[in-house]
Amino acid sequence: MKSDLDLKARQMLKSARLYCTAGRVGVLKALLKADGALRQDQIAERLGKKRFDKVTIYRTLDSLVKVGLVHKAYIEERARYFELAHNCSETQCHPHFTCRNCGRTHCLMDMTIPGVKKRHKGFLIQRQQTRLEGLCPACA
Amino acid sequence: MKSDLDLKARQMLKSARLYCTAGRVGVLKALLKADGALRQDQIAERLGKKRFDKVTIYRTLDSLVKVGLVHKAYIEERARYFELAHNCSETQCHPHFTCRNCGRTHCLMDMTIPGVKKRHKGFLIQRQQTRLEGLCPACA
DNA sequence: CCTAATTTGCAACTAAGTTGCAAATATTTT
DNA sequence: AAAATATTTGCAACTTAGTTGCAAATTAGG
Repeated sequence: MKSDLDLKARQMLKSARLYCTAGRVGVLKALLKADGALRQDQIAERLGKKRFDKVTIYRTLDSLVKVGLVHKAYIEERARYFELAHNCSETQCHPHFTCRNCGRTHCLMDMTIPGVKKRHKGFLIQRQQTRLEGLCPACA
Repeated sequence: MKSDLDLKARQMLKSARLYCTAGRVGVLKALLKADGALRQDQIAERLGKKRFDKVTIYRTLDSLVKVGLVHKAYIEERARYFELAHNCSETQCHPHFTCRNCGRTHCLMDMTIPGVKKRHKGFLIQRQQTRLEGLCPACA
């Protein structure tokens, strides 16, 4: 049962020159299916019957981040969130929005953020991430 | 020995209607003196001889955040950083910059970030924070 | 299918932060 | 200024998230 998704994940790994293992394919598929950022435990949960150790999942995420397939999401919570690096340009990721009322966080994939200047007093700025706060549609 | 700083801290607490205790004054003074964001352990260290339990420091920071005197800094590290809410407008905090080479994080107090629009598909946006990545003056 | 390189799982560990509760300290009332 | 009330503090124990070292298992390449 090699789905489209499965093939896609394998291809992504291959072109990143990463060993193509069950764990990595699974993690990548989970992120491809998700419509937002996920924590390690959420990924583990979605892997369901094929259980992987949390260490494996963390290390897999590290590799995926290292080759740029995945990003750490910029969310101020205790645990780390990871998401696919799609909808992200070289210089900017999509913003995350956290509701002040219900506390839920959403990815605003289609919102464009004005880019900052590339230099500031000797700092060379290569990438920016934005976090937003306010009221979500349900709470506004 | 009530310094200027001491008085200032006490005044801030009073106007926020917080009990004015040695711990709170100390934490606030540490943040007033610091030129950037600090972690709990860094604050504890700066309190020196007047030792306070870490629980107290965490709880103090919570109260200060709750009344808006202090903000959590948006830094992607394991520990949380806190900083005074000055140089921050109602809608925006100063950005934090992390160097890809040396890993150090700096507060860019004087950099202005273009503000985003106030509404997006039902989301009411009240506040934004920006994280920057690139090379710092020392590493560029 | 053999070999070398890489990844995995396990168990034990660390770091950061939290909880409940009695004692201590601040503020308000009298 | 003392008593009454409200809030904060310290302690010990605990939780949660993530990390390390290492032997066994898996993958990729000839």
